[in-house]
Amino acid sequence: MTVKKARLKDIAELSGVSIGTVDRVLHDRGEVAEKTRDKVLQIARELNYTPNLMAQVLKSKKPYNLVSLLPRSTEENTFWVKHPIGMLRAMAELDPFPVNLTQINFDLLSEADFVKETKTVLKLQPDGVLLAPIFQTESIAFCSLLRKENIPFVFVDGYVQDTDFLAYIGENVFQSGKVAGQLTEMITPGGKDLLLINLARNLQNVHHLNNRSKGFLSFFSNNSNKFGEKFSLNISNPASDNIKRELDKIFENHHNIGSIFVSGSKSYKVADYIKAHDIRSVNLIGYDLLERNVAHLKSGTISFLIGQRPEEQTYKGVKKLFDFLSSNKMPEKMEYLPIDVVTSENVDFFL
Amino acid sequence: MTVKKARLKDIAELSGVSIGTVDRVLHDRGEVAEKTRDKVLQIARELNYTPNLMAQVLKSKKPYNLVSLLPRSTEENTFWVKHPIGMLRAMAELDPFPVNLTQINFDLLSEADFVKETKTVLKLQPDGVLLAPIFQTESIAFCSLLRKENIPFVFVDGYVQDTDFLAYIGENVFQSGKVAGQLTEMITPGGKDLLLINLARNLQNVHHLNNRSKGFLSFFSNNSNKFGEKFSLNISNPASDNIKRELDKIFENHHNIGSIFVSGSKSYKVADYIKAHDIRSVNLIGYDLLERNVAHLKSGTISFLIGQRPEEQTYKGVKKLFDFLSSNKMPEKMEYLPIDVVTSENVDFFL
DNA sequence: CTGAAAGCGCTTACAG
DNA sequence: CTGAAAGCGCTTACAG
Repeated sequence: MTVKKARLKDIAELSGVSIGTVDRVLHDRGEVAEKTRDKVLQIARELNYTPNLMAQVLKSKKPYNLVSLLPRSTEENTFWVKHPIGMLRAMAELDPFPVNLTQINFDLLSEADFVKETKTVLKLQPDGVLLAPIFQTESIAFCSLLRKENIPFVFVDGYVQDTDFLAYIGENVFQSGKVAGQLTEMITPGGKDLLLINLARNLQNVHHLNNRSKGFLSFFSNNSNKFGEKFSLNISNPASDNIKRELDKIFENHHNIGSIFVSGSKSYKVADYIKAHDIRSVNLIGYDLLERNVAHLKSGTISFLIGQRPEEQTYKGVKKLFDFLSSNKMPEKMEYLPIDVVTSENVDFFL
Repeated sequence: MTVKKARLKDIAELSGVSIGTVDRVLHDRGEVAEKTRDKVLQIARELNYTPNLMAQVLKSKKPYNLVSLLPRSTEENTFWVKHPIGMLRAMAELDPFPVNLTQINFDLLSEADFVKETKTVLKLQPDGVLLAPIFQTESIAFCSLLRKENIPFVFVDGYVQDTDFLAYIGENVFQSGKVAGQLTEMITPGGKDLLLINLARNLQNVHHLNNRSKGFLSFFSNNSNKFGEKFSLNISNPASDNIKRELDKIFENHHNIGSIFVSGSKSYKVADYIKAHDIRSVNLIGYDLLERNVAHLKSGTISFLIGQRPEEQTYKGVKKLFDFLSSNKMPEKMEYLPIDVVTSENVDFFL
């Protein structure tokens, strides 16, 4: 038994007023006698009234203008290629609705460019913003401007505390590191050494990677007896020859390494080295389904990649902004996406 | 620079006819002079006309009636609890559109009940059907009736070949078994034995489980030298005391088992045994995030669970049916969902 | 073969 | 403080 959806007209008839008045009550546009107001509200509630979105949208001409501010994908860093795809998918689903999306990109390696592009965003007078707060200080400044303009914003990839963001969609970074730790533990023979590599040119990212590393190490705090040495290596210059130099040093001094964990998305660079030197006894665990990582995963040089669903982050980000704008309901603030464990056998379903 | 969306009115003006005529052309409702027709079509193409979904939906009163036919979730088999949730999520998203969903359930262990409920479904005169074709023969019969009535249908959980289904959303069963094989290989010390358990009361399911088992074993066809014996055990009576009897026999005769793979969703039953007998040296790999499986995963008795996203299967199924009905565009026929690798550390994000 | 008009449910500007 | 009317873009039944 289905109850037919109530319309303004139904409420109007039962309250003995016109639909114009009903609408004024429901939208708090004032100018209504208190007594009328109460009656209308009561009947609306009784009929379980919700507006017909179709009619509402058809009527309203003004579209929502969304703007995204994300790093540009480059040859050097292809991690960001997936993000636009998720946004386009969301926009395709929202096609019947009046929404626009303008994509603004910035140089992942330049704070100045980020700041410049935040100004571009503000000039567009957006109704909602989706951003990756790569640069902490600059992001805080930008977010306080957004707040002042009363523009809701959603974080992906990472979040900055104390910025009044509408929502964050992405990885639980610490826990993700812990998953990496667990996988490492599972596939590393006892007694072997573990090597943790932080590989990032951009110091701003270190905060992020640090948390992953902490999560990784935290996994071993209980059963630390199973392994030999656990040591870390920070490489700030990701040029291949530099990596070779650093790893040469490591392998000269350590002959018992069982597994290497690379905390960022550039594990393929370590894999290149491992493969070139035909080091077969070492397991490699890394992050993100970049083409070059996947190639190493398939060839067996990398054992596990952990995925953080970049496409889904932006897809959900756009949807949340739209839902908030059109319904005014607060979404769940922290939406941690599943931490995907990817091997050569299931990787194809994630691409 | 955005081009404004063309309306019937625009086409009408440019063609020098009324919007009624334009509509007749666009909907092939005949009764239009060929010359008029051509002109209208050409201009519609030039303007890149697509109808305004909002207005279309607002106008049309007739809703789509979808019907789902899935097994009832029982205490004995809680796998099916997630499926309704996915459908409700899809319906919530489709709320602004005129769609209804009627959920019909059948007894997973009874062909007769399935047949009975297929009749219920047909009586509802659905515009689209979502079903889990658990019973092969009966499903084929039902599908040919649907086809005769020209009712599109979507499979989840499994599919039956040669039935003209609109789409299948679910696992690639063979490949999923292969993933299980790979994980097993990764965490099992060399030289150890592998035990494969098929645990299913319902013989109809064996086809499904057989494919997983084949996939599992196929993974070892190349590097079969790493392990000792590989042997299988089929248990058709899943009562705990029977499982105990069967496993007692196994463990009496085999003292070198490194890992056990359970091909169905009842790995918790094997885990109960392992835990009760405090067998610490054995890794357990199983399927599906049932509460009781997850408990064993968290306590460490189960190493990996493989997830097949039951909720997403039905979510996407409902969406595909609606999209097909409202746009008439054929969806991708085989949609294999990612094969999730789940451990105690990432399981919470999947629940 | 074609056009004019009503109406889906809502919002808004206007009249009183 | 309230009502009547126009209009968003489309579809449909009717008149000619």
